[in-house]
Amino acid sequence: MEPLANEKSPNQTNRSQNIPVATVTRLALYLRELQQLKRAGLQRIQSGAIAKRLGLNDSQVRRDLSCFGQFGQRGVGYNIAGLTQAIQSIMGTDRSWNVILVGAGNLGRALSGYRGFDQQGFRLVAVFDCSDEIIGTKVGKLVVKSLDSLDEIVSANQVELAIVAVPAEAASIVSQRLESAGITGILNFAPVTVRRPNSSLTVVDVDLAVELQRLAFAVVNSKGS
Amino acid sequence: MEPLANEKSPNQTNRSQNIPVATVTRLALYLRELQQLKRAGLQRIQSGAIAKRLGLNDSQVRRDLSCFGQFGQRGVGYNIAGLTQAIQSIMGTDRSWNVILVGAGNLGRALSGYRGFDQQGFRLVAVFDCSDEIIGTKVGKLVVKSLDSLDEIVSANQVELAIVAVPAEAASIVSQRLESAGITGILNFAPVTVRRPNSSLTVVDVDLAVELQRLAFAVVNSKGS
DNA sequence: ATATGTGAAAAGTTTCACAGCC
DNA sequence: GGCTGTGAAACTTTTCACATAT
Repeated sequence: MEPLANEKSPNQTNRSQNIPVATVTRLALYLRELQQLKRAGLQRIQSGAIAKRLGLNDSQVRRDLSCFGQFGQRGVGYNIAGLTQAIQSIMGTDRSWNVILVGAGNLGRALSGYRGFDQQGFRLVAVFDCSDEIIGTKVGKLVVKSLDSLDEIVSANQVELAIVAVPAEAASIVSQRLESAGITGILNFAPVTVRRPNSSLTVVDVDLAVELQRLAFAVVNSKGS
Repeated sequence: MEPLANEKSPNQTNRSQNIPVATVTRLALYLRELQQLKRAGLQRIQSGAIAKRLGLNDSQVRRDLSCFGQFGQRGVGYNIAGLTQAIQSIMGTDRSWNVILVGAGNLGRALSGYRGFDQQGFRLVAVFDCSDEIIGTKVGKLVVKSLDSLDEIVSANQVELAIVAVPAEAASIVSQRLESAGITGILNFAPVTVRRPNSSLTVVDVDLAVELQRLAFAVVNSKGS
């Protein structure tokens, strides 16, 4: 009366619900390490080894991974391929996503060519800007478009995600337009917190200057100790 | 026998010690909002207003700010100029920092031109790469140098911070060289966790693909609810 | 012997709620 | 009236420690 074959389909419990937010932020890091290990030809890995690579506690790795099922084998470790697949499925990156970029300035252009996005299944399908000098120029293989064509392109390509790399002043209007065009997630590089109360829009903010300041703080405060 | 004028120098207790890490990550955000408010011509602000702008709880803002002294005035709020100065002093950004960039590829070039760094007092003094095709080319006003001149330039300019935008494979060697050249802090954009145990090197990792994956997860998991 | 999965304890963080000051 | 600063409660996250499986 064994209920399930357990190598092939581990009991994938709790899908999505009750995963601590702190765990989610580490999931992508686990994935990155697993992909690297796979490339190196390994098949199994232990929680302690993952922890060491990421500077974490081994118990934390095990608890994180156990949130969405039992993927390890006691006495042995985790199967790299299986765990990779499982995490991708949890994170929603077991499929590809169409992404647009808004803001083809300095930073936007660099982001558009960033290989890491493509490697994780994010496909850039269009680039927008509001400056007449930039519209019509090329960014990689794409021609920069006016925001006028936003709605059309978003629905035609079923785009869900947008990367925003516009000046702080423009971020609020841009996010409003993105939302009404049907975008559901924004990766925001503009140095403002985009708040859209009572909206289903999800925003992840990345402020590069903030990160550098966090570094300065850490350096200043490690000096003494 | 009043000990101190208190508008000018509020009781700045606890400098650095026992500031929660969670608070530190928000400090730079408070600073960004305060600078924006100052530019808008405001002189005072309330915890509730800051909280609203950043999507936080007002009590959290007050507790964060109270970690390093009493800067508010009951019934009134916080003095924007004074609080800005105080946070900058805590974060170590009340002075300017010399920064170098390693990796003048796609992302590195964009980061070198990012205005936000300069605006917060981070001055890019040199750019390095290890590719012969890139060495000698210009990035903004700077000529890309070989890593051979790293030690010399770091000590000549008293550089403490480095921005690393090299491929994952190179990150470990680069950080090793940076450390031995005297760098004490690295802002790492390479998609690996750079671990240097028993070292005083401070590293802040920013993985752009990881951020996009976090967004995908958040979008997938907001759908249902 | 080795490594996972997990209750329970410890540590850290957020929020409440209100005294104290303007 | 308004708003800060902060004890105490509530909640979250991490770590310990060990039963359990190979």
